[in-house]
This record gives sequence, C-alpha cells and structure tokens, in this order.
Amino acid sequence: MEMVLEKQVKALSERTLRRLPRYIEILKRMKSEKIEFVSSNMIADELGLDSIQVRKDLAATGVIGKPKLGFAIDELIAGIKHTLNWDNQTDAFLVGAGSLGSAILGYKTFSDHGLNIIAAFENEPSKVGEIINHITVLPIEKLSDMAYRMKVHIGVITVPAGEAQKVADMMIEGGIKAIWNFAPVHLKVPDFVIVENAQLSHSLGVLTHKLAESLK
Amino acid sequence: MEMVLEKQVKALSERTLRRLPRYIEILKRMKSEKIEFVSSNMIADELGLDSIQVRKDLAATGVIGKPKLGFAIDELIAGIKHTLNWDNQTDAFLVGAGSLGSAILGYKTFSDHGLNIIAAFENEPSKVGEIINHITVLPIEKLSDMAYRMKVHIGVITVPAGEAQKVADMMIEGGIKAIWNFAPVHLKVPDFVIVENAQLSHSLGVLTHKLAESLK
DNA sequence: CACCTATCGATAATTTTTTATCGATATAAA
DNA sequence: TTTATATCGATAAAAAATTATCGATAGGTG
Repeated sequence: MEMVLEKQVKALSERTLRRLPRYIEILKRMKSEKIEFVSSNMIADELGLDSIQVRKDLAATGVIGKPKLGFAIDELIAGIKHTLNWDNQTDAFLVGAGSLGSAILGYKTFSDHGLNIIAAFENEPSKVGEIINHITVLPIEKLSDMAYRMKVHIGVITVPAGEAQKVADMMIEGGIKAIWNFAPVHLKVPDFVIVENAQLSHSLGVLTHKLAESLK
Repeated sequence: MEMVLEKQVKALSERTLRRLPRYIEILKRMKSEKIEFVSSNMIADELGLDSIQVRKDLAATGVIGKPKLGFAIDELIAGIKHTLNWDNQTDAFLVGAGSLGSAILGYKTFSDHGLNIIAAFENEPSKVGEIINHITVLPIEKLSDMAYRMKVHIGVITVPAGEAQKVADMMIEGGIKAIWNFAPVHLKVPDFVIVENAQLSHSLGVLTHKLAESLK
C-alpha cells in the first residue's frame, strides 16, 4: 500500500484564488472579535456567497473543519495564507515611480501579502534618487543587472502604456518570473513568465456597464 | 410583422465585460497602425484568447462583422465603448485623498472610460482644501448633501479599511448607486447599490500563488 | 463570370464552475 | 449515556462558460 507523501493539493481555479483574500479579510476581523471557530455558513453570509462554495474553496487549502463547529480560525487564516504563498515574502522590483507607483510603494500591507518591494526604477532622471517609503528610486538602466544579481522574481509595472513592453522585456532579461502589470497594455512574454494584469479599467468597465443597465 | 425597435442586447457575463476593455486597448493600437478591418482571429492572437470566444464577446456588443473581412475597427471600438457605457461620462465623487486616491485623481484617462470625478472628500482636515489635478478636496461632512443635490451616481472609495463602510453608508445616503471600492473590506449595501471591488490584494494573490507553484 | 477561401454567426459539444443532496461525525443537551 | 443537530466533505446535478463544428456569404482570384 502506497503512502501519500505530500498533502494532496487540489488544483486551484483562478476564481477560488480571487476569493481567498476576501476570506482572510473577514476572518481577521472575526478573530479580532475573539471568535475561535467559524463555519462555512458564517463566511458565506458575510460575503454574500454560497456556503458550499466556501467549503469547496477552503477544501482546496487543505484545512479541515470539524463537524458542528466549523474551522479553527487561526488555522484557517494560516492555511489560506500558505495557499497564496503569503506566509513568506518574495522580493520585488517596481518600475515607474509615478503617482500609482508611489501609492503602491507606500502600501505597507503588501508585506502581509507576500510581496516585498526592495527597489524602484525610473526613466525620468528627475525622479531618480528620490526615496519613497524608504525605497530608493534607481535609474532604469540598472534594472536587468540588479534583478539578475539579486535573484528578484517579481516585477511590478506602473509605467505609462507606451513603455510597459520595454520594461517587461528588461525584467525578463533580468530573470524575473512574474509580472504584476498595471499598465493598460497586453504584454507579450514567453510562456514561462506569469503575468497578472491589474488594470483599473477592467473593473471600471463592469461598474459603468452595470450602472447603465440599472438606470434604464 | 413586428419591428424590432431596440437592438437586441444579449446578456453580458461579467467575464465578457472584463475582456471588452482589453479589446479596446489593442483595437486602438491597430487603428493607429491604419488597420481598418480586424478579424476575431487577429484579436484572439494578440491577446492569447480563442477566436470563437472573441466572436461571442463581440456579438454581445451588437456589432456585426463581414465574412472574409472581419469587423470595421471604428465601428467595433464604438460598439464596445457603447456597451460599457464609456461613450458618455458619469459624474463621480472620490473619498480618500491618500496616495491611491491622489493617483486615481491624477488619471486623465478615466474620462475615456466613462468616469468623470468632479470632487474629492477627506476626513483629515490638513488635506481639505488641497487641489489635486484641478479637483478640490472637500470635507467629508459635505459628501451626502452634495451627492444628493448634484445627482452624482458613482462613488470611489480609497479610504483605509476601517472607514470604508462608514463612507459607503454616506454615499448611499446621498443617493449614490454604484461604488468602486478600493478598500480591503467587504461592503454591506442594499440590493439596489452596485459594488465593484478593486482590491489589489485579490490580483496579487493569484500572482504569488502561481509563482510559488511554478517554482516548485 | 465562376470558383475558392477567409470569416462570420448559429448551434452543438465539452469543460468548468456553481449549487444540491446526503451520509458521517463531533459536540451539546436531555 | 443516549439523542438531537449543526456542520463537514464527498458525490451528484445543474448552470455557465468555453471550445468545436458547420453552413452561409462577401470578396478576392483565375
């Protein structure tokens, strides 16, 4: 009889992945209210979801619940964080210290989300040398080399549309494996590079469409 | 025989809605390259999608293509914009003139996306009176009244988590019908209010998870 | 002009995601 | 100690989304 050596990790759909941070969000609040066990129903009610869906999502994290009680909240938070790889930080470079870039550099909470931005880069000479939230802005020319030497794996792109592809190419040259792209451009990258798009316009489109529908 | 008075609008899934802005993005670039007709295959190739899916998405906008040629690019852009209601601007208020809020106020391109932010509000007295990208920061107390009097229908929330629900309540009191929420909180709102969440952490979770998977 | 072909758009098949059902079980109450 | 029940988690059903198939047609080609 074979031993199952590693915990069976079920495939995680992208939709499940997007719900997990929402679970963390309300679980943290519940924890602050001294709640120790939480049922799939409580979570579902809180977020307006279906409890079966919540159970399925949580099953994907490997955390198991107890009949009649639900899930131990600490264990659950830890499990979700582990699934998202938010329980250890990955170093990242950010390129584009404009207003959005600066805003992102200012977020201290990203360290809770597995991201540790250690340097920022800019094209614009006037911005080079600035220090934003303890992070120095360096000239873009240094990007590839530094990424390579420091084994940085995540790149955040907050430059204008026209420059984004060039920046992505530099990142890939420096060995970056995952790009968080805020520029409103579809990046062309090799298969082994992960791109996660975070364009605001995508979510804005849903809003403006639904609003127009609801008003007519 | 009955006349079909209004163009038959098929139901638009949220997933289709999220792809439409991406189509606009590359269509605009193609247009600048003097391309006049574009096929579903060209779009699909460009974005790494399936051409059938592209055709289905475009069908939902009501734009019709020509066999052998594809879609007239101008007509297509206009049709998608119309579907998203990006062909006319809706006034909006933004609350929370922190770094992210300021960044959003700075985006001039939102006017291309149907959004016209006409005022910003803040809790923090030191920020009140500031002018960011021609938009004055007003005291939060004025929010509900002004929204009501000016018939503003969209609210953008860029305050810290702890204040977001309170701000949402004020917005709803002022008659706001759609909320674009950047605060990492699940907002509780009546059924008739549309909430579109734009939390960065959701997309970051997908990235960190996939990166961890790919590295092991 | 007649044929060939790229493309559309409608319908069908497949896959994925969501929702439903139900037996098992841990805790609390009788 | 026995019983009742809330909840889990597995399996099944239903719904939604994606992908495949194919006839129709506009426009180019010989």
